[in-house]
Amino acid sequence: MERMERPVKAVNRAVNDLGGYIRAQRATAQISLRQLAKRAGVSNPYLSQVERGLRKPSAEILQQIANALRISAEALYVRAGILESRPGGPVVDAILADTELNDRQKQVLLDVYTSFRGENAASGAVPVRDPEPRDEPESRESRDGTAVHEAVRSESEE
Amino acid sequence: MERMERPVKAVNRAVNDLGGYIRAQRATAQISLRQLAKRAGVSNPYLSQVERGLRKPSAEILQQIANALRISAEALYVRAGILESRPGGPVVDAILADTELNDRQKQVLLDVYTSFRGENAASGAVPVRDPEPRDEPESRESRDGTAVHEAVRSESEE
DNA sequence: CAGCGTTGCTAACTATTGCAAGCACATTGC
DNA sequence: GCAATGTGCTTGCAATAGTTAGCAACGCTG
Repeated sequence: MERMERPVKAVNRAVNDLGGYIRAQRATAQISLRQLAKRAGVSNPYLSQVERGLRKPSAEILQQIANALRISAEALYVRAGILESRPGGPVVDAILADTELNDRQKQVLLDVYTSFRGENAASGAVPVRDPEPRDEPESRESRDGTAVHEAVRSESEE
Repeated sequence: MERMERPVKAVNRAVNDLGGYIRAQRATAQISLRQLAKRAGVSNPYLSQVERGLRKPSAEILQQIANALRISAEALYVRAGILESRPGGPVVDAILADTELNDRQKQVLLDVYTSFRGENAASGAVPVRDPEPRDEPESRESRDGTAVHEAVRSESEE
């Protein structure tokens, strides 16, 4: 049933592989393309095209797909090129942008954060992963986090 | 030159008024619709339609407009319904999602962050705002923050 | 085996985005 | 006054997103 795919639109086959990512998440969830399409409220042929990189879905469609897959829409946005991660990382940026903190507090938080990060790098220890509040298996979540970081680096190089 | 606008698509006239926001930002920047369109790399009739809520621009167009206005694309995404703010806030979410921190470190950071926020709330002091790295006047930035929160609530009710 | 259901995909179609050509009006300088 | 230029908008159209109808292949069951 699996057909050989021709090389179509190499751009969509780059590191930032939205379609491949959606397909992988769907496989992990062990649901068919039609089931996902139904849950997401999109047509199954269209989802097929998206997965194969033949179409570029809107943010609205990405949101629907993300919801159906129980993953963050941001993960899809980043791969679709709608969102970029920031060079300082999400935590640094969020702290700097918080209008309810003064400069001193921001600096303290950043220092603590940086020392924690340095602590982990020095020990080489794999941090204990906490279960995410979402109803997702841990394996899927950690893959998501890792993939986001990889996508960030490849985009910075562009 | 200002013509009376008919009530068009009341949905686009809601709290989440993307077009009105773009027009306001443009007015603040004191540039004409054509100048902004040129800077953004979009057609001026289309920008006109976007401002009047007649069209729903893609994320790509929003990004171009944001860049031309020297504002964050996220600000436009939120108003376009592409992004939502999170209930825990960006800092809490970023910390929880950081795969390079272990549970203990996350908890410590969250405790510090929470105590800082409580500290400010108890004293009622207006935290000293650090100048945003962007070239935006403070008045505009605070207005943006307020509007984001309002937009979130209206979307939750849907 | 035949029948049925599921699967992912093709092709034609509809809906919408975004653009080009052009309009009416306002402003500026001679 | 006039011509030149600037302004925001209208209209028609091309391109693309997204859907519908249907196909071929596969797996399961009696």
